[in-house]
Amino acid sequence: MAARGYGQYCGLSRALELLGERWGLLIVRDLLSGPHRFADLEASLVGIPTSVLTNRLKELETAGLITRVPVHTPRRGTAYTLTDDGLALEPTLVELGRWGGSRMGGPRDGEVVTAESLAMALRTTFRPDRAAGMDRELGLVMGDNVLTVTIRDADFDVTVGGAATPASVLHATPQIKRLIDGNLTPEEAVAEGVVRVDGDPSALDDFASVFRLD
Amino acid sequence: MAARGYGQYCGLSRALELLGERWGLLIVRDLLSGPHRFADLEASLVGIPTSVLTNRLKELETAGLITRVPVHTPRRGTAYTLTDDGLALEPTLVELGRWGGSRMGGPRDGEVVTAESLAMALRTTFRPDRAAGMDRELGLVMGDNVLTVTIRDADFDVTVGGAATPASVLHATPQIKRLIDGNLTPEEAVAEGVVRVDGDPSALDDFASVFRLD
DNA sequence: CCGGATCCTCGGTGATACTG
DNA sequence: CAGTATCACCGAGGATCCGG
Repeated sequence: MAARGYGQYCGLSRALELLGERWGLLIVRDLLSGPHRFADLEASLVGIPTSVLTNRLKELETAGLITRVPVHTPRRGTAYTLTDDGLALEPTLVELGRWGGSRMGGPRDGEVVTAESLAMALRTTFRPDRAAGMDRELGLVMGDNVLTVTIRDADFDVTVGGAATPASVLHATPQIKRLIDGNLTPEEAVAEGVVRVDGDPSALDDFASVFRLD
Repeated sequence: MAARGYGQYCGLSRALELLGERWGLLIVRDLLSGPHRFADLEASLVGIPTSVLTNRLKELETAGLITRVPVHTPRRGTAYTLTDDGLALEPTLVELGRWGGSRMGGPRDGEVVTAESLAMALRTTFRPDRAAGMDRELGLVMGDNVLTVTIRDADFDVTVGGAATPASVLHATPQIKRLIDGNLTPEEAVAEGVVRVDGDPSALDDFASVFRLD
């Protein structure tokens, strides 16, 4: 059950033994946006075999990174959530995601965007300095994915699923990466159909200012 | 040859596709201390099959993270070194190593310490603020591993192999982690035989001050 | 239907031997 | 020294089945 080790007394080796196996870090990424059920993870991690998901969850639980918690809505069952140790991985994942994102071109054939990967993209590109003094809630819709983004004074939060209905909603395509990369102005993004704004148009300007790859 | 993908348009997924396979990140870690030959890596990554090392090196080269460079000393041949893209992974590796190191107890049975893992431990625990204004070169010896550590005004550098012979040399055991963790004072470390100082005794105090897990 | 368990195939890894 | 070749084995991928 335990992952094969590297035989080295080294923090990096130990970390990789715990979560270096396939799908491991993506499970942690998904759980960064709150508790998920088995079925949620299966749907979000497109193509993961259920046996692998079962094994990873067990390993991560044994390693003390996640715990099982009972949930009641919309239906009673169990969910998985990060412990403090697991949550402590967020800065590392954000760093790694930023590294990959900055070297990533357009979507490859057949690649999908999940709500969790979108949330991750926001975390990797958030600019606290530009969000100073800002107070805004906006929705972000891409395909079936609905996120609620709350920006409040140099800090921000993403929740998956559109329970709340913000005053302004951005409908976007994956091409929005060009906006975040700085290769497209908000006006151009709207003109090219990359983004459509429902509500206050200044929401897009704020978004483009706060989420920017450097 | 190319690693299997995750099918997600996400920076983290892309990063894991490039270096999420077994041994990949440890190869990058080793190259953080400068160019390495095939035989160097084989010796440092204890237990890696040569076929796997060959494949990883090819993949990393294809991904643009490493390049082959000719070397002439001590013998002519080829070595592998990080490109700028590969070097850009250093902060991420340091973060991940710190996460693992802070949750790592004592050495497990059969675990070894390599010069590269030791250098990594120093990178993950270096405290720039405490090194402000400091100017010191010291040797660090653990078993067969010899490092030269240069601390200079809030910055530091590690080189593997003891070409230079610093005025002060620390001979340590893996138990030195207790000193770095703050669970041992320099005096106790010497008393318990965890560290022996050759040369200026204040070198150990500076070391303990500058390399400290928080 | 949710949350897995079981079975089978296939490709990557581990280990060793061998070669330019 | 720097890999290549070979092979056993285990874990991932994929589908199906099962208990609550």
